[in-house]
Amino acid sequence: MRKTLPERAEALESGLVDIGQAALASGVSVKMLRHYEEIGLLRNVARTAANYRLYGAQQIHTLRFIKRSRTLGFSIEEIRELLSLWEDRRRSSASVKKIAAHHIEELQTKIAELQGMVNTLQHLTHCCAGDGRPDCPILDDLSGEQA
Amino acid sequence: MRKTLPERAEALESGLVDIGQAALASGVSVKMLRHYEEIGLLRNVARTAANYRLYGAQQIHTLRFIKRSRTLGFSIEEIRELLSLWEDRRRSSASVKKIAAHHIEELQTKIAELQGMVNTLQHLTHCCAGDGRPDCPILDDLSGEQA
DNA sequence: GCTTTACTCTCCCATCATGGTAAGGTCCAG
DNA sequence: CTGGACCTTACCATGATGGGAGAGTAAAGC
Repeated sequence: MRKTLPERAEALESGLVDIGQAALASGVSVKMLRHYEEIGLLRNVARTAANYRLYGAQQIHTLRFIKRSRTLGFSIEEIRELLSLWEDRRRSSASVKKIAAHHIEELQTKIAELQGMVNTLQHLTHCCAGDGRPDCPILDDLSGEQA
Repeated sequence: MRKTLPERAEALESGLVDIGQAALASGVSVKMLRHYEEIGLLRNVARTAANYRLYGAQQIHTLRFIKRSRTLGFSIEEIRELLSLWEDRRRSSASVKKIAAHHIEELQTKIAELQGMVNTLQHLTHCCAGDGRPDCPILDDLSGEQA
């Protein structure tokens, strides 16, 4: 156990936490923390003398923003735009809304595509006896036979 | 123009076509034709003396099966199973139906996930003025502020 | 016959977001 | 001082697909 209370308290006092604590606090994995830094999504990550990463409160906040955005399905590039708008006090809400609206459209397109697959498959499975015999409308459809 | 009619007719007589023709006939790209062969999804691809691939009518049929399966969202591994069932005259339709039913479940899970994102985003964009002002409920949500 | 064009071959790299592993360094409790 | 939990970088893998380079081949037109 390395998580001694005094040590953690000291870290909190200085306002900086290591990558493991940042992962816990943000819900982003350690692996992804390094990745986001590498691709420039999270900048100005401090280092200890031993080259350990150190994260401040604002960076944890940014990481939660990223995490929440990923949960809503935004791509990294979209998040990059959202972050720069978030940091820009002179932004217009219209520009944010535009990104969100576009994302909604993409999601709905994807949903329609998947739903089309489901509809076809449900029809086919409905027609399939699902017993021990080999006759199968599903395979007939896949093989292009007009059953 | 290389597609001379006599030449194509000759190819059809021999029952073998080159990779470009196979791609056209199956709807699978040339790139994917090579890939499917490499991963063992399509076997016994013949070659000319000059090492060109040659596809027979049965292989084109198999490729259409694969194409159709991909269109319905089956993974390569699922298609591998479907193909072996297709080729097995002693199969039970139940085993095919099982694969399809499982796939439907996965699709529906994915749809529910995406629909959840859409619902949240639609609520947020509905609350967002989308004008020139910086105030934005979308960013407020992403940054974890309880607006 | 030679040139041009269209096709084919293999091999390697990129996507997207994420995880795994290996080999080594650091920090702290016991 | 040792053990173990943690950190570092570097590389590889996923799944299905596409892109491109460099070289060879087939056929049409001159």
